[in-house]
Amino acid sequence: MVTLADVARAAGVSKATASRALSRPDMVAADTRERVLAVAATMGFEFNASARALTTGRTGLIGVLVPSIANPYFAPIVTGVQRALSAHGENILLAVSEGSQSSEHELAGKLASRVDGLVFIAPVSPDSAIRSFTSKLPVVTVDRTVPAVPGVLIDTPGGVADIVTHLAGLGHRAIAYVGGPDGSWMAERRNSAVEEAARRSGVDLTALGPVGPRIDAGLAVAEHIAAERSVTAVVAYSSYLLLGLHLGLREAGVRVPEDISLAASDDLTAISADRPDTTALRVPLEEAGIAAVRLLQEANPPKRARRLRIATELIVGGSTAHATVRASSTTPAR
Amino acid sequence: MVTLADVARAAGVSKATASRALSRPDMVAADTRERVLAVAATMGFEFNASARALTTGRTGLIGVLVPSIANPYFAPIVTGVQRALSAHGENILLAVSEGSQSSEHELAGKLASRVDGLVFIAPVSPDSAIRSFTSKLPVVTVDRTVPAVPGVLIDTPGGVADIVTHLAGLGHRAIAYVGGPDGSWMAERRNSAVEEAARRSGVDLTALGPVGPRIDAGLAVAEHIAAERSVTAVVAYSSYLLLGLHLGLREAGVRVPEDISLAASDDLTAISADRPDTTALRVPLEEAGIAAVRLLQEANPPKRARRLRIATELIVGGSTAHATVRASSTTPAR
DNA sequence: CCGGTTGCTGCAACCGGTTGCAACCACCGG
DNA sequence: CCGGTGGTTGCAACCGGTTGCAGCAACCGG
Repeated sequence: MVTLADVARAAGVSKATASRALSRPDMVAADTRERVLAVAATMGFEFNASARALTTGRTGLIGVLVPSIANPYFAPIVTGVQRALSAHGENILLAVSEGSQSSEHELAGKLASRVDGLVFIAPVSPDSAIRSFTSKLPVVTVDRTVPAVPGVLIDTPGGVADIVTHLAGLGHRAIAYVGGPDGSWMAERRNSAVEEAARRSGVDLTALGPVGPRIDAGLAVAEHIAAERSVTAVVAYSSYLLLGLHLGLREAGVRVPEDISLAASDDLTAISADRPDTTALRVPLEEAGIAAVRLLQEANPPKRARRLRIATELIVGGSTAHATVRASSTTPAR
Repeated sequence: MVTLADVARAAGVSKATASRALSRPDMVAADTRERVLAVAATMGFEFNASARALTTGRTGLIGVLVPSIANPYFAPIVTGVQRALSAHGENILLAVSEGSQSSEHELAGKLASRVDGLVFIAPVSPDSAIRSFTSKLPVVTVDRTVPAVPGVLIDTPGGVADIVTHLAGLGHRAIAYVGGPDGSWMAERRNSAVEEAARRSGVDLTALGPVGPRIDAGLAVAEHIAAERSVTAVVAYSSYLLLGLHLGLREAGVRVPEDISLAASDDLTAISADRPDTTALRVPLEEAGIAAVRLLQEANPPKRARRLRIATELIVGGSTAHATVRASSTTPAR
């Protein structure tokens, strides 16, 4: 392992000059700089990150705390963070909480001592726990608001309200919302947004679930919906759920969109599907990750906590159509 | 920020003793140790990771290099790595290469200087590039074999061969394999495994694709297959693809499994689906991640490169059945 | 010709831990 | 009573960089 001292010696300068030639090029004479750089290159010198971090106090690492990484909603956010960071030569220190409050707090504590900033994605910890880190280092939340902490909000509540409004506009008067299980902050916001929008549009809302974000859950719920003859439109809170509903309704002989309109309050491209031609949201998850990094940088030095709202966009596809009286139950296709 | 020196002073011992009390408890008298620990706890002392790394040379970080994290195949592997590491109090330094050779190499280089080990997941770099890191630190590959480098192999080639054999056993004589696009090491192995198994079982193989792991790709291919009357079974290389095929065949009025048997050479639980009741593989991705960590630890100090083979398991579901002559084309359901 | 800038470089301290070595103190057996 | 032994502790060097400050030479205007 070649150190700065080695380079300095080989270049005939002091450690200090070598350091400056590499880190503060403008503080050193041009010819000296050239010489040091050349020597460093031929010797294959690389900075020792630990040593550097020790003196500067900056590690070049950002901690990312996420409930799960095998989740088509969170993964793109992390990707966005990574992309924004790599532009600055920084890296992600990843921790997965598995949705547990205690491990979230514990992991955050461990990370806090070795990173320059912390990104909490959809944290489940109480406000106080999250705020407790802000005195140690810059913190930003994603998909959650904590007083006095900067945060990125992905406006899925607004998006799901758009969907309800869209369906109401197509004449649907009884729609079902299949909601998610997580007692998370964001899930609650979405639920109330749906209720609010339904009330405002004067449509009848049947809340189903909660169920997991699983295809099989969709299959199960589909049977239920097929039997519930008054409902003419269904909104699923997640992509996988939607796929299950899609398959399940089809198996039950219910046609989409002729008999029932189907929409997802989620981004289908996250599950690699541009064209099951379904009405859904465009949710710029990667941009949310990028925005989180931007807020983090702004928060250093600390200033007033900023909020960034990421808007979703309603993509109307062929799975929603004008409401009709549902045809009498056909024979299941299978 | 409270340092070791602070603790030592408050406890009335030297830095050395304080250090030992915390890191090498057996080297210090019981009562001294108690005192130091108590003081450290009340003062809220935490080790400075950088300082520690500087002297010990170990950072407690493992670099994980992955083509993409928003991918139901890779994500669980990373989760496995994380789980195995957290048992040892280590963390993941994550880097996403986006499948590019150059950025893979570059990222690996950056990571190499700050981690204790490197996990290459499905690397696309040439053997030599990967091996070049082994002199600097322990390296392990997943889903790829590089001479003299320890690796974890997930035996999806064996699994897809099992599927072909299974179909042959059901009397299928003409099956289609819809293969993936990536010119990756593992994709090639799978392709040849399919061909080999088909030849051995004496079935006629139609290779379709390559297509992306996307639902819409499945929809497109489904039309093609619906028209190809001789084929009685289809194997999809990825879960999303399978879902697309499933939806697409159904839309084309082809019944599964009465008209066509359908199977995935992938793990459907990775996409949150236990029960589209489809014949597929159980692929223990998380275990692969855990195994990677084990190999990494074994590789320190360096010894003979070990290989771990992770077996897949064929899960026969209701989507495959005995081959029949396909019914004449029914009217598409939609 | 002189004092004052300006620009570049080196000395040495410092970041916060770890660890080899020596000092010290019982306490032991001879 | 003495040298030896084992268990504890402290001193100080060290890991590999960064940086405040001082030294030094060249160059400036007066």
